[in-house]
Amino acid sequence: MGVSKTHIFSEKHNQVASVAKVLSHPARVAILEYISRQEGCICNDLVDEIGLAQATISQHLNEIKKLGLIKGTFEGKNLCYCINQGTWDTLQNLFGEFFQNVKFNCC
Amino acid sequence: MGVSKTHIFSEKHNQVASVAKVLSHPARVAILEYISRQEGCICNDLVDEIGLAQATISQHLNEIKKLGLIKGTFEGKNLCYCINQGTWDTLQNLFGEFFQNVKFNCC
DNA sequence: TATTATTATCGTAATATTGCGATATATAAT
DNA sequence: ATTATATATCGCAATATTACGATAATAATA
Repeated sequence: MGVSKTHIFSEKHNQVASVAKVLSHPARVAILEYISRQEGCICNDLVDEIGLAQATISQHLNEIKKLGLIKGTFEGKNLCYCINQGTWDTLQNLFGEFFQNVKFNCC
Repeated sequence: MGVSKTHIFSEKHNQVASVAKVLSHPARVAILEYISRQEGCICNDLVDEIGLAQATISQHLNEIKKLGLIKGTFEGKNLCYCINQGTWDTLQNLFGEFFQNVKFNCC
């Protein structure tokens, strides 16, 4: 066993879970915040800033990228990662909705 | 290897990650939504509604409970799980802040 | 083209999560 | 007290995640 049964859940629930999964590691939260604080950002900065190996940072970046929360563009020699505002807004809404829709009608 | 290095991250980043972790499985998202939709709620309903084994639902409930997002009170024979509004509001703010604070000053 | 610096991928070890059957515990009703 | 029902815990197997060193790929520059 041990296989997540994603197929038995609704699209919406899986979506919320996917976003949450990306945010469920402090390194990725820290990376997103750091990128958003900078004018431009290269991966090597992150290695220094976060304190994990370069390979590990790259893996985390990849998971964030798969969700579409960041995009990389080359600026001269360096790859510049930036927040993807469109996706960010969408996912912010998705979460906002989820939190908002809960009712407290019990106990 | 394989040990998450939570100690190298800030309190805030670890907090956001912990909340996200609980929401990172569709079953838990579905459970929270279902509980919030009901007047009162017993675990057996969840087993039918979600479609996972009773033991598995119980485990998921426990993880949500550890975060303080739900609380259980007995109503006669049944244990009634409800959203813990205080914690819910706090965590909603934590997330709202995180999403809000990101700036798009690049690319 | 060769060199250097940056980023991605591969392989692997350690640990964590998911899921379930079996079983224990708890509460209500008989 | 016994029984029935609801929920929690235990133990295990399958899978996923995390981390890192080594190495490959990419791009600017000499």
